[in-house]
Amino acid sequence: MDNSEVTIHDIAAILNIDSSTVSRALNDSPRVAKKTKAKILKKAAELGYQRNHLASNLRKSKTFTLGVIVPRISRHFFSSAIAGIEETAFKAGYTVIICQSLESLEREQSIVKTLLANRVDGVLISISMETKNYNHLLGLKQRNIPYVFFDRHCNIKENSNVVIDDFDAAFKATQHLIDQKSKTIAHFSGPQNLEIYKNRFEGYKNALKKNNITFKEELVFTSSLMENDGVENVEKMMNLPYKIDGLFCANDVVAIGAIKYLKEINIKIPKDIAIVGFSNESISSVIEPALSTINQSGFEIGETATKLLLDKIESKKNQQNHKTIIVKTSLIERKSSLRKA
Amino acid sequence: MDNSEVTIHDIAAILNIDSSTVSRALNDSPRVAKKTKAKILKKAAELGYQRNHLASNLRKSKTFTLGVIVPRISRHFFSSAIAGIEETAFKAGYTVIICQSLESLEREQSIVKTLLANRVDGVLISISMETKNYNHLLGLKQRNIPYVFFDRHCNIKENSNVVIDDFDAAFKATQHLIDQKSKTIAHFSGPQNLEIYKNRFEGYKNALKKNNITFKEELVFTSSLMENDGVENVEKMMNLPYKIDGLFCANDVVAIGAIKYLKEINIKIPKDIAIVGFSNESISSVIEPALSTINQSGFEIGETATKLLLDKIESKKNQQNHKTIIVKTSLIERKSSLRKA
DNA sequence: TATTAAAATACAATCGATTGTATTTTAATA
DNA sequence: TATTAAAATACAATCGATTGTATTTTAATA
Repeated sequence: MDNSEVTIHDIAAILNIDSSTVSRALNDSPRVAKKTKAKILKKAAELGYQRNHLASNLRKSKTFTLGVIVPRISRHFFSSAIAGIEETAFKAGYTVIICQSLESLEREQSIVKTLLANRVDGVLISISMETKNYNHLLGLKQRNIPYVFFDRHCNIKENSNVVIDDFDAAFKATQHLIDQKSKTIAHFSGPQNLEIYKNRFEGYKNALKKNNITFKEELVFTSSLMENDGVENVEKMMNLPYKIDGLFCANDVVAIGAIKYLKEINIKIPKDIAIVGFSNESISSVIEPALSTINQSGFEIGETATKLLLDKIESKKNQQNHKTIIVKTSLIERKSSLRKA
Repeated sequence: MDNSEVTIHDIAAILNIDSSTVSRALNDSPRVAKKTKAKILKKAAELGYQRNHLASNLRKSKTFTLGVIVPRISRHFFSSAIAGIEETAFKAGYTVIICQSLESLEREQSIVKTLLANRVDGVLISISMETKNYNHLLGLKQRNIPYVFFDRHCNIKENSNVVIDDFDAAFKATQHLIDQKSKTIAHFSGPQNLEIYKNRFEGYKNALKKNNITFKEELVFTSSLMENDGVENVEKMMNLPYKIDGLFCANDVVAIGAIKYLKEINIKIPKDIAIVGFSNESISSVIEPALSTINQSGFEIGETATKLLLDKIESKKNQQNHKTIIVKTSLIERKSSLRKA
């Protein structure tokens, strides 16, 4: 079996036609007569021609590659987002380079450099918990490489973002706790350099306000939101001179840690403390009691962010079209917060 | 700011040297004098030169792209494997195209075609539950594109695989149940076209045999191993005229389904039935009682499979070097199976 | 039928790096 | 110093597709 691939030159030679015409025909250019086009397409199919993307991309000086930076692939939310990104990119003829920052700013910086060296056509990024300045992203701006934030965005103006309405979701979660007769509601928050955690915090505060519940600074515990932080937060929380009967957590993982520890020290959920998490990780439906949480579709966010990025790449003219798209969320009510019936 | 990239020709022009010499210097060829090499490297660094991979790859007629086919990205095991694959590939200068078969043979077939069209240099594959024939992989063989199976391999001779010792792991799991005083042990198995499930089944049978426990066909329930299958299997199982006191599941998901249902119908775990799962998904440590399971490092498997594939790609000479690498597993003993103390 | 415009096709350069071969330079030897 | 071999460098073609410009063919009009 001959290993050499079919090129436009092979087709051109067989049909006694110039390769430029073959190229134009395969790209459906109006400059080629319909008859010729048909002849070329038929022969191409017959020979099993497949465009060599390397050559094509070299000529067009595009790589058709997107860079993706996420904190951690194995988080359910991010793996779903990646599924959405991959699928959308692939359909549009793009390949994706996936990188994990592992929540480290240093790694994130070096990843950006590598992506630049790989001349990606665009970047999708969900920033790490450590990321407090954005100088490492200036390289992208200078080289005019479009990028879109998804989920964990940042507060630079004139950026494109695909996010959920964290404020609204947190408001809904807190309101739900209040509806379930919680009077004193604590909040486990994340790093305040991340907009998402700030907004969730604000949503929580606002829901309290709307319901005439006094906000108390002492009821807010900020951490990296790992499982163990849940345990530590609960320890501190139980030492406060309040009878806490509601808890809104900025993610599911910290909520799981809290639930496990609360059960150990014999606090009843939701009777004593009703709990709502955030993200709908798969563990949330397994823990007992099942964790009420905010459902955010990683797939949809990844898909939307990729479409937005491809838009920016393919219409480089109006580079100024910054846009923020908000993907809907919903509250999933499970046993951890349902007191009625 | 000038957007045009630095090429070897720019360096060549500045130094009044031919571009071929620059190319050889940058590739550390012995044909270039040390002094010249130093001069070129210095200037390249100064100008911020970065090789254009498209051009380089076109000339070498390699894409430096690997195709990866997994059943589902969002499964914890596979997202870990992908993390290992990405990292290893990236270090070696390769990009990865990730595709999900979603357990469908049809999708798997079409993915293989697309990967061929993208001229990947190699393929990593973990086959779908539906995959019973391997004709779609012949295209790879014909075009001499190396591929490596990982985790879910198949029984074609002369393939390269990176797998765990399913037989041994299943044996350990079953032996553990026996050690915990289980006398009548059921098994929830997966599609028998997949070697991994066959081998887990065999390991189970063998452990029974070694312990002089009669194997009973009726105690084996084969399904797609989804959560709901766990429920259905348990229903059937409870109707049998045996007092089942042990259960070995071929994956964690089906085990979780079983546990949830058993709790509903008031069977005590592990007192009445001790349970061991397989894969150590993150949900396993969250369910109550926590699920004993076999730990298999997705990351390590992905990493090993990628190294093996890169070996094959880079030494195309001896294409016949088929190899099977076995990655170690361990039994994690949790509450779902521990009866003593 | 001759002329002209429009449509179709061919020519040739190009994207940036690589590599076999030819030529020049340097070092070694007579 | 002249000769020769070895080392270093230059030349030129190539990977496969794209694209601006030039040329040829076809169709439309006088």
